[in-house]
Amino acid sequence: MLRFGSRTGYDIKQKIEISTRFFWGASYGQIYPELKRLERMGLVEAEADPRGGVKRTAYKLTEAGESALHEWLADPSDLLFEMRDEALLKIFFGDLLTDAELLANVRARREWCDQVVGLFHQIDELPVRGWGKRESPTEALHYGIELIEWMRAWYERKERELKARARRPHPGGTRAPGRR
Amino acid sequence: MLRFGSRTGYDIKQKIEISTRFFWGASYGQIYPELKRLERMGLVEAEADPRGGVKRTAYKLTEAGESALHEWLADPSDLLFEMRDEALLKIFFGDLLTDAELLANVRARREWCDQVVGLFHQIDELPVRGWGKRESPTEALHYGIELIEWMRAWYERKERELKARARRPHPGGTRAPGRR
DNA sequence: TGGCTCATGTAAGCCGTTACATGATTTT
DNA sequence: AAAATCATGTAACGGCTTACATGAGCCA
Repeated sequence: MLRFGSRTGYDIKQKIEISTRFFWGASYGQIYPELKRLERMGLVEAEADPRGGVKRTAYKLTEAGESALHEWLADPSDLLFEMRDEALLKIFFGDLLTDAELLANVRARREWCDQVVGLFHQIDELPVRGWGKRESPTEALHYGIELIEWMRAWYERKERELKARARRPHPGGTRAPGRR
Repeated sequence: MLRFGSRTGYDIKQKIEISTRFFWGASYGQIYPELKRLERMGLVEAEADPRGGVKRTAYKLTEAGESALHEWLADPSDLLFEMRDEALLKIFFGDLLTDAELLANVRARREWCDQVVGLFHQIDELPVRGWGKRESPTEALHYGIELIEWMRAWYERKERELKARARRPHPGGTRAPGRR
């Protein structure tokens, strides 16, 4: 983020919130200590940059920081991928629910998708996002939009199936609540 | 997992590995202490169930455990969704890479998708997965297959774009490594 | 006999969040 | 005058992984 024009810890956080947050988040409790750690490692330089009476610290990458960043970026091995999806987990155990209960979960996730897609489109239309002419952040954003739209479609189809089943119920279609 | 027929901590772990692992994993270091905690809370019952000379503990849900499970499953509020995707993160910062470096990341993720889809299909074809006639685990699996196939298609398209750009390079298409 | 699977567990540590604390500057 | 934003930081805690330790039973 420093390389993309951020200067302070606060600034980094704001940028994350409108960009990588969806697939790589960070909190102040992580950012500020990490900046100090990077400084100790000689990868960033801190400069006092008071704003009026408020002390403020502006950071920038050192030569060593640039190299370390590039080395990491250019390494295609062991690209971490992690996911925790509670809606999917509840679908996995869906046989223990009635159709109505399952539908509530499916609908909730579909509505969440609507909100997220809306948010992403808003971000996409922000006149200035702070990366200048760079293309790659926009591509990542579009990946996000398309992914959530895919998810939304999946959940919407599921919603329709469950509603259809509710209108013409069949044996075993609705189960008793979680008792054996 | 206990409700779906698992009995021991070990068994739970095996089931997770062929099912929820992709969107909700767990390690032994989490499972065994958690089983003890649930026992203290009265949500599961432990029974000594030695296998030959090996001591083994079989667990099952109590009435209170059944209720707690159902209560959690039927609650559609605050469905957690989290993701960490390092490939996407590197694409986000892709403007700092040459096309060749970026391509290596894209290809690596696409190949990872191939492997995961392959694994999921193998799981899908396992004669017995241990849930009897339950439908919901299979649906979650198919969600996973379709999601990864979507991802794969996205990365493949990106791969083709980068290769095409390499064959007829244009100004600005390839940048110098991470120096300002 | 050796290797794999079944089986249980703990300790150390990492990564990260939440909540709290503080206060100036800018906007309404 | 109040509210929002800019700005920095810490402490406590939660959740989870990795590595380690142990050992019996089963199969080739």
